[in-house]
Amino acid sequence: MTQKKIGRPRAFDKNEALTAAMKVFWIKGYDGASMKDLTSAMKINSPSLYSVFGDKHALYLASIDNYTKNNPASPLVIFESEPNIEKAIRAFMKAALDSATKNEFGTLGCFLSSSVATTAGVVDGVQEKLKTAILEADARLVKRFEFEKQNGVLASDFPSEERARLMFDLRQGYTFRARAGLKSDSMENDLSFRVKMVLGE
Amino acid sequence: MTQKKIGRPRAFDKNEALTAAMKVFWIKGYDGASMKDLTSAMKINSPSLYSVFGDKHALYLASIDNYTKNNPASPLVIFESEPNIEKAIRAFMKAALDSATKNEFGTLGCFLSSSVATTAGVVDGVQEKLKTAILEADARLVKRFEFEKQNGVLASDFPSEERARLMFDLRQGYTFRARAGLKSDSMENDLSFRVKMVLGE
DNA sequence: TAGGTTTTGTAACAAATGACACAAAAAAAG
DNA sequence: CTTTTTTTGTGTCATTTGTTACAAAACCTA
Repeated sequence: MTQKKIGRPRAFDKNEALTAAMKVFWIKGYDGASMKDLTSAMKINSPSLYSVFGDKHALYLASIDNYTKNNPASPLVIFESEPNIEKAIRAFMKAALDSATKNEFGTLGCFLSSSVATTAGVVDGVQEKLKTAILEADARLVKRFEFEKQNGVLASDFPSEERARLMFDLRQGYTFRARAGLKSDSMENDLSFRVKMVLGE
Repeated sequence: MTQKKIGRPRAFDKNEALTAAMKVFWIKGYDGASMKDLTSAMKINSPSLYSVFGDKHALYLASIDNYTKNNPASPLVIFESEPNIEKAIRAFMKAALDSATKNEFGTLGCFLSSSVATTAGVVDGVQEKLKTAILEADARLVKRFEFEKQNGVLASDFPSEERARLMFDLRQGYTFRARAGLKSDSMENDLSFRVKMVLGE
């Protein structure tokens, strides 16, 4: 499948470099991330960056796509992989909280809402990507709720869309608090009653 | 009270200039806002900016303070000025939504969570200001809830702190959606059931 | 009026920015 | 081997960045 290409082989992994770039953007923001920051984190020189990703702007958009599409540890994926709906909701919130407060490399909060959001009205293409990311998250939550309604787990009058947006929006609160460096104690404490809230109990 | 000072009088209003600077930071972010952006929006030259505000960094911190302390249209102030608790909660959410989606100058979302948050781990002093802003918002919401409990309007077992954080966090959802340029229709629709949710009904 | 004080606008500064030209290097193909 | 193709690293480019000297201007005091 991976056909051998002629010419000098690339000395770095494209996905690794892209993830490294995303972390820099996450921590410093688009304008705060200099080319030197990016190339040193990606462990490549700028000509390699330009030949593979285009320019700084294209690299930024690719980082956003990489975050939304290729993240197996995203709260959304965890939510979808847990069969029990109540546990799934809690797992979503817990994953959102954990990933926001992890701070292994300075990546506090959420890449999209804590960093990319700033550039929404300024950097070309960002606002559209944010829109679709949010609406797709809403849709995937709704889809699961509708599934549970069909199976009789949730009541037939369960307001899927309102509750999906609720879940998503609650995550933004966690994200902002984490970015501000607040301890996760109170957020951890709120988990249980928020899960019940989403379920309408 | 306003004593006449010797020397050439200042040709601009400090607060107006500060508000203009804040809008630039709000729209473009700290690193995205150049000195040229700032001085042209503030309608002053850079030497005036430096003599009055210090430097770009100090101006940024002053902008944050100005936003948190001198904003009579903030959802928090509106919440506190409405006597009826249910109307107050709704007014808070409505004000948060309106201010986030107004977009008169490109100032979508909320200055703190849509713009300042990006710089939390990078620009000195920002994270501390965010922490205190969040905790103070929580505290002011809690204070009101406790007041209503003493008056018998809210039940004595009303969980003020959880609901305060809930209100605040719901706002972050609105903020993020608005920054992404989403229409306010669905958010407007969610208002009513979210108010009931905060009240525990 | 003359002296003192503060602000203003012009201009300039060094440093950092994003981007790229170019030749050497490393592989496959003939 | 030679040729062809692609990537790598060094070095450099024109702009833009944040910041500041400096002298003229505008006010108060005496």
